[in-house]
Amino acid sequence: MDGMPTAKRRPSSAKQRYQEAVATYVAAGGDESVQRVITAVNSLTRKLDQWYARQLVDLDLSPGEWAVVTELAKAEGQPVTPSRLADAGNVAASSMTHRLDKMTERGLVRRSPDPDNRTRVLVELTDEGWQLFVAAVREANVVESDVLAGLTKSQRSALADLLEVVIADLDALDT
Amino acid sequence: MDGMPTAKRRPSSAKQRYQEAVATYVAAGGDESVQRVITAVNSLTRKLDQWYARQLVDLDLSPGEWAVVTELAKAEGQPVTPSRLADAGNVAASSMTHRLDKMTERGLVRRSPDPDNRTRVLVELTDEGWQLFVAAVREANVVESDVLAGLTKSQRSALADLLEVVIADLDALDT
DNA sequence: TGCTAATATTTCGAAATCGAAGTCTGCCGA
DNA sequence: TCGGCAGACTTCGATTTCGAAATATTAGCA
Repeated sequence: MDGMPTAKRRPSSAKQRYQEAVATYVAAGGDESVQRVITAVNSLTRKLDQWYARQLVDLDLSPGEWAVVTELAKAEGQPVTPSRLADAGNVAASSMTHRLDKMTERGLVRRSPDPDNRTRVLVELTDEGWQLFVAAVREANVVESDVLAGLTKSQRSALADLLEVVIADLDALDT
Repeated sequence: MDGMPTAKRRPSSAKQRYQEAVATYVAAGGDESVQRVITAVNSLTRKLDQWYARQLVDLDLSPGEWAVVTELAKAEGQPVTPSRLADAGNVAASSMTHRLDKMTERGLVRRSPDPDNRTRVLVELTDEGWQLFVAAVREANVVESDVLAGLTKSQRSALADLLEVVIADLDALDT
């Protein structure tokens, strides 16, 4: 370092910021092979979230509302309970009540009592909700493709394979 | 499919839910090699966020406050402006003002006017803030190591390498 | 059956967040 | 130098979220 004053570095690029982050975590006691992966995943997610947010304003949807739509879409038409939606969206049950109120008003989802269990409520996507989902996925896919443009097909495949190994272990850790 | 009624599947495992999610996005018009990666990253992040939230309650810290602490830690003692913190945390500048008020009260950060530019404010971590950061990283690293336990050292390295390629391209897409 | 504990949702008040002004300072061209 | 414009932060009112309490129903058990 010599007597040189610490350079006023401009941490402009994402890659640079990422590397500094890893170095910081490692210096604080984190394991390097762990921090490289975790930090990279977090960086990527943050950027993706920014882009999703931009696209969602076009659809006049909040990220939370989008989470509800995707969860219902994944259920393939099978109705889902509010508590499951709250869980999937990492959000308090009471917040979900409010969200569903608004989304119902707007005609994106439909609430109905569960005939088999009167403590439960079933939520499902309306036709309008489905249309919105399909349109949004198509748009998002454009951005997401750009994000992965730097990888060849086989690299994407390798990346997905590795991530899938991690995901397969995820449940076991919840205890 | 045969006339068999759709099985009432219990999408219990994370891997199963992941696969259904990918299938749903592909059916809606997404590209498969893209959706495998993006969905996996999102799944992983959601789980990580859940665990972080749990650890943070022990420290009596909100996820947002933690984001401030990490950003200041990454700056290695160099003060950072509130607007940069807001940007890094994907949050409105006005929200950051409120957060910093609280964190200052609590003694985690320190605000001071920038001597070179009186429109700016400089924020830095106090000693207490640093201690909290180091302690939290050590704890988080335990969980994160568990998450990646299913990968060998070289697999982790390969995973990190691939993610770094993606990150390197991130800035170019911001236009 | 009757009683208690557990579960699912909603209601309610407090706290966090947002976006739109508002205030102050620095920058730049006339 | 002056005037206006742009940038940084804060203030303010409205919206969203949270956690705890309230309500209603089911499940388990004596």
